[in-house]
Amino acid sequence: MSARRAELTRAAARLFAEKGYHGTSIGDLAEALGVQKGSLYAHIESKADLLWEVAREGADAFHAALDAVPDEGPVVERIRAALRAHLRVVSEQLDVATVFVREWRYLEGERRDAFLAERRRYEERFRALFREGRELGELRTDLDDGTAALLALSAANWAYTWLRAGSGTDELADRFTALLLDGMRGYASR
Amino acid sequence: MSARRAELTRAAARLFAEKGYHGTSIGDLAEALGVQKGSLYAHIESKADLLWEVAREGADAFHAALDAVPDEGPVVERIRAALRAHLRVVSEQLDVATVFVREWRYLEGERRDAFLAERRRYEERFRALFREGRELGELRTDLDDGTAALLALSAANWAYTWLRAGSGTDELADRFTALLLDGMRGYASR
DNA sequence: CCACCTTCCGAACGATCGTTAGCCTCCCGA
DNA sequence: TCGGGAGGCTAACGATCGTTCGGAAGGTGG
Repeated sequence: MSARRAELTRAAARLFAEKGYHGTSIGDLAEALGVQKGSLYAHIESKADLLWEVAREGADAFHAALDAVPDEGPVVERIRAALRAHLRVVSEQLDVATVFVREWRYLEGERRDAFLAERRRYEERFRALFREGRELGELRTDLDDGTAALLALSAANWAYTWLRAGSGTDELADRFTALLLDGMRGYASR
Repeated sequence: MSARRAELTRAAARLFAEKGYHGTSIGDLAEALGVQKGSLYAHIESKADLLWEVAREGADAFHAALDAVPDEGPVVERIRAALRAHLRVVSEQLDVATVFVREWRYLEGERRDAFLAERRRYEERFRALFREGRELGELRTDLDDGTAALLALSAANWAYTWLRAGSGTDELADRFTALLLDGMRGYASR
């Protein structure tokens, strides 16, 4: 892929995140590259191609981040690492993450199906951590692991709305992890 | 407001939630009412009016739900009630809630500003619960209440993506509350 | 030096967009 | 009984949409 084409994809990620897919015109993208709108078709076949590419880039980034989480060792540490990994992708590739979380639904046809499968797989990998934690007794044995994973994933998926780069992302992930593990109830009332 | 106008607002909420604001045309709305698109302008002045109305309806619903939460009594119970209230709005008015959470950002000008103020006020009311809980010692005194509120609000705000009506919404809210309060860690490893 | 490939331009395409206009019909209250 | 508002129609508006096309510049490899 040429350098120019990569520039176009980056501009698409930024504008789709900022104004939404349907709120971004081919003219907007051309203007971002300082070019006439017809010229973009030297690089793409359609606007939908760009959405597909950015969405896939997001899926790759999140899966790659999870790949770096060890699949052995204390589950509690792996959950912490998974949350760190997810939030790091959000903070370092905010535009791509935003498209991955919010704009993917404007994909159509088999691309939409393929994306949804990847997204479900990602969430399943997350969910597996909590299930394993319960089964191994590292999390409470009466844990509703589906609800637990949903809570953690909600925090992760919502992060694109407030997380900004450079503000102690790892520490924030650790604060979430600590809350999820130990709760907020006072010692006195336990 | 006439019955027909209310129908239009309902159709707008449904279509904006389903296809997005920019993905919904005036023609789509007219078709939903079984009418020519020009006829809609007997009821509205512009498409943006409909987005504004649905967004405001959402803000009203969420604030009204929080109003029913008592402002005295055990903080833990009030947090449970607030989560129940929020999820109940999501499950009973999913379309409106979706616009409130996701589509509001296509508002423009002072309407956008006014909405954002309402949204921040809502989140502040939520946040206050956790702060009070810490101050009164009902939650742990070393609690990072900002992060705690963020975690709870993330779960609440993300709910529109998966919550569907009629499946024990209150019980789900209670499971979230229990997890947030007591955490997931095993008794053995505590 | 020539052939080719990439990249862009300028102009135009048909389609669709949100909105306006003039006119008609029906119903309800005075 | 009559006036008027509510609600709908058809037709059209200018704007903007995504996309196509023929051609031209510029650099690169043979």
